[in-house]
Amino acid sequence: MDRFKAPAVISQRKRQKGLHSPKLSCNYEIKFSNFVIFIMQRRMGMTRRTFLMELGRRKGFRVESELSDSVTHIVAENNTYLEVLDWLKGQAVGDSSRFELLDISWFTACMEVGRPVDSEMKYRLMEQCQSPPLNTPELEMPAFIATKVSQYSCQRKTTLNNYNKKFTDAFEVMAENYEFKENEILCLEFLRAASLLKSLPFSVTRMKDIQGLPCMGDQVRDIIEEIIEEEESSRVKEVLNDERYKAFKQFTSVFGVGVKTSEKWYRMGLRTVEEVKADKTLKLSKMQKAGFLYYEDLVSCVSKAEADAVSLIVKNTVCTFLPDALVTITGGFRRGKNIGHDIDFLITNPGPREDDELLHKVIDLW
DNA sequence: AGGCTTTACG
DNA sequence: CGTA
DNA sequence: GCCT
Repeated sequence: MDRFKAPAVISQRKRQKGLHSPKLSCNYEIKFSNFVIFIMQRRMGMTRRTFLMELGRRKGFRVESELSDSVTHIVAENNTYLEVLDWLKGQAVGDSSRFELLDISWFTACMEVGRPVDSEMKYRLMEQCQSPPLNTPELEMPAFIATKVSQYSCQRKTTLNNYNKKFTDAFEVMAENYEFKENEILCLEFLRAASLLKSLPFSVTRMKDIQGLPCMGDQVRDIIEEIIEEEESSRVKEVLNDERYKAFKQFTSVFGVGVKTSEKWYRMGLRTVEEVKADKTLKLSKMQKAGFLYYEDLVSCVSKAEADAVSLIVKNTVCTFLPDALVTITGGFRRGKNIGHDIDFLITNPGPREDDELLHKVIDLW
């Protein structure tokens, strides 16, 4: 029942703020005519590129949409020197050495001060700095450069498939155990390792595969090594057999029960959900009562078909209050997943009118 | 040596 | 405090 | 504990 997340009701008026389109982008005065900038779209995306080009032009820079002969400066983001060269080979340009190859940080620095900053070394894309080790020619995993993986989850792609489940399951157990112990730092550490491995487009089979990746500390590497060799980790096994972990795992699986409540129950000597249910002296919150009442429903997964069915119901319900409202599935199902543990909706109401009571009204109707 | 997300709701 |  |  609580699996329907509606992040926000956003009015169309709000959304359109800042979206006024620059129709006459060529009408800006060019102040710096000795710079002709081209922004590479690779790994940047069209929306961001369009925004940056517009920004540059507004600040008096000559920014070309095409890689013409007049271009003097090429700006790239998240591309190594070699990758840019490689990309240039595929373009219809003769001598690519005539370009200044610069990182996006140069461009943004220029935007900040409103004039070209010297193409200092720190902005220039160079062979030495970014190229992968040349002495060990890697035949496997073509086009995957570990040093380019961001340490931040939000800067990585979300892949539909997890090629490293046996590792990520292990790390999630470790993270959970630290969460139960209220050690947020180590919890975070293992969650980061799990998240990073989930983002990889291949299965890790050798220690070499994680060379150079962020978030791969000693503890994490030890566990990966053990799993590669033994198919399981002794440390993880220990946790899975730990009495406290097992009890907390059960308790927190009830909606409305977190670490604090689990701690309380554990100290009281309780160890299983059944024991909690049997104890009639316990005062349960509204949420927890619902958690027990709908336990099986809440632990089971949602299929895509169910998500679509629910979507129709939500649409119909919302439309009885706001006929013009748009209801869109977002989250995992929008990304193409076939299974999930909740269903995310984005509800937008066109026009100036907002309806912050909408969700309450929709829920009350059920 | 500091940061590790932040905010709202019930 | 728990959920999202 | 890892990253900057």
